[in-house]
Amino acid sequence: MAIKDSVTEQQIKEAAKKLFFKEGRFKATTQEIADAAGVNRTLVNYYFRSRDVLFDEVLKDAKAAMTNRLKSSVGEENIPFRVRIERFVDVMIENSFAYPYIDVYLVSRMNDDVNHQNDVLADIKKNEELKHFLKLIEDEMGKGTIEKMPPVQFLINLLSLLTYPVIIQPLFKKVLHFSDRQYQQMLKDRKEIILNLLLK
Amino acid sequence: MAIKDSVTEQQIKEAAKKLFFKEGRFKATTQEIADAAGVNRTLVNYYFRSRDVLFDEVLKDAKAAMTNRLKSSVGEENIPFRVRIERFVDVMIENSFAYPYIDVYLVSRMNDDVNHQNDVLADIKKNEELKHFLKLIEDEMGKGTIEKMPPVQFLINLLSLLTYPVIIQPLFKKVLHFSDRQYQQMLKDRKEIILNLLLK
DNA sequence: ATTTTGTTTAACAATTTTGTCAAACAATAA
DNA sequence: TTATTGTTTGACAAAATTGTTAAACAAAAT
Repeated sequence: MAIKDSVTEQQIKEAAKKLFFKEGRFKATTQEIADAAGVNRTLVNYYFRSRDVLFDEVLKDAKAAMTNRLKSSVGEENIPFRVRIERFVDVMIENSFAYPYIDVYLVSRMNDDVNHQNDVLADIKKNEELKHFLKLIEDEMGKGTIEKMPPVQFLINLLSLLTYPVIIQPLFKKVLHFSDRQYQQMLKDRKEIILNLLLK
Repeated sequence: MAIKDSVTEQQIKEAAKKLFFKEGRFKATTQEIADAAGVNRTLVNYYFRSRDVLFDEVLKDAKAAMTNRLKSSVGEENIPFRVRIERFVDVMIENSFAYPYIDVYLVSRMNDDVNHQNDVLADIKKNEELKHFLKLIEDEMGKGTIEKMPPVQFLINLLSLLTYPVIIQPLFKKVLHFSDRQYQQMLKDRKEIILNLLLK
């Protein structure tokens, strides 16, 4: 088990995470990552054999962090559906401020190389919690609290309304002439709008 | 004025469009594009000075095609709001089957190189029609047909619900164990769901 | 003090990718 | 037929990027 996890290694990871997920610089070279981390380029190879390994480690980290945040807030068993959704929305919004480009990165990376069957998705597939969540949605439809539709569609609606505006941020900011601050405020305002739309 | 637009030039454009927007292979090299078009690689340079020029021309084409489709279906002046939205949804869904990755491509490309202020957005900004559309939305809120909120939020809701499931397709297909066919059907089913959600 | 271990650096090699150029080729016009 | 024009090709050069290696260095252990 790794005891230290050298500070340099962490610096590189952080720099990469920032470039990829926060700034959307998917083409960033090892040199750029090293510069951002303030270290010699070859250290990227020293700590992570190759550029691709760094990619995947950084992605794994971000996903793990996200999963933890979700578990600790939405994971409890006996909370009302509405509260559960509210917490989910909170975590997602919070997360998307930190790493707005993580979904785009994921999708981009999946298609990077058709042959190289990358394990970007490795653990996601065996998602027991997903099934549970879908079941909760179905139950709630039975109660009549939310519109009847295939539970998957409800989930997709929720994620769409939350994530798309974050992904498309740079585009919309220009088109709508919004400043960073204005856009962020607009995203925050969406919480109530989304809840109203889906739960009312 | 260009009379011919050589068949080879078109083949290259088509191949690039397919790779970028249909398959999401943003890293595709000139060699790969040439292979897909079935032509010699140097022809890419012959017809389009550089790779980047090809990128931007192809993007311009796709945007123009989309704009035309929208104008011809949503552009009329005196049609009921509901019909307008229905048509908009139809065009967007249709378009997203043809080029699912166009939005991701746009955003990726915007962040490709921070310095190089690319004109990917050139014409989008001066969007008179956007303002008009927002005005129509506002009027409709006055009538009480749709929920009151900042018109921009309504637009974002609409685009989110339409576009996100397309963008995230490769991810969701794996997570939900959906086949291509199943996913496409699910996307089609969304039309009614979206209209219900936003207009009811 | 000196081994040993782990970290950092610079130089290098290998690879990949792009772009240029001149020659070959084909189609059409003179 | 012979020019002329436009198209295609292969060879080459240049640039960018990645990954390896050996040597320098620093810290800790013996």
